[in-house]
Parts: sequence; structure tokens; C-alpha cells
Amino acid sequence: MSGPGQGEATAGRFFEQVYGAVLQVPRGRVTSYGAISALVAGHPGAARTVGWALHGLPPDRVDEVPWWRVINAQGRISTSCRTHSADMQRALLEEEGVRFGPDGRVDLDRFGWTG
DNA sequence: GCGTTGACTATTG
DNA sequence: TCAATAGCCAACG
Repeated sequence: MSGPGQGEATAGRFFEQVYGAVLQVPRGRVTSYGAISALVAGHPGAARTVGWALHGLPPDRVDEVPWWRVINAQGRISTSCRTHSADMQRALLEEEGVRFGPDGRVDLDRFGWTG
């Protein structure tokens, strides 16, 4: 189609790179949006765009990309999605072995992954 | 091409 | 710990 890339280029290559970075996160570990942005293009300031990419994650990718392993730098879940609420994300992480504190926080010093 | 939006991050109070 | 503010980047309309 008109322009570089084909088909999926409609969503921007940045989105695809974000999904690829999330796929690199090992099971039982979590990472922050800023870390993903740094792994994608070296732009640590694009953390907001990363969150937006996952927010716009198509249903076809949701079953493929472990979006639940991506949380904020505070070790907390910031999801606002209805289909994927914070409670659901927490359950998925606990199932993978990630432990949460009494405040619902994750110890990034222990479970945090930065590639 | 410009303005708005958003699952962010860091700093200050 | 919580609330508010500033800075940042990319996609959408």
C-alpha cells in the first residue's frame, strides 16, 4: 500500500516494535513502559506511546503479546481497560510466580526485567 | 499539518 | 503515601 511496509504499517511500525519487545519479556518477570520504549527505538520518553500501543492492542495480538507483564515504573498496574482490568492482570502475574505487596505493588528490584 | 489524547516518568509540595 | 505539575513521544481526527 501507499508507503513503506505493508498491511500492518497502518498501525505504525512503532506499535509492532512494542509488541516485539513485550514478547521478549520472560515469564515470571515484569517490566515498565519506559523500559519497553528504550528497547524499541532508544526513546525512553515514548513510554506514553507504549501504553497507548498496548491499549490499542488488537484482539488478535492480545492472545499473542503478554501485555500483562508490562506495568508502570512504580511497580503498579495502571490498566484502564475493561476487558483486561487490573485485577485480571494481577491474577495473571501471580499465576506466573510474580508476588505482590500488601499495597498491590511488585518489587521491580526482584521481578523487574530490562532486557 | 495542527491540536488532542494517552495502560508514562520524574519532580515538587 | 497521595496529589498536582511539567516533559516527553507517537498516533488519531
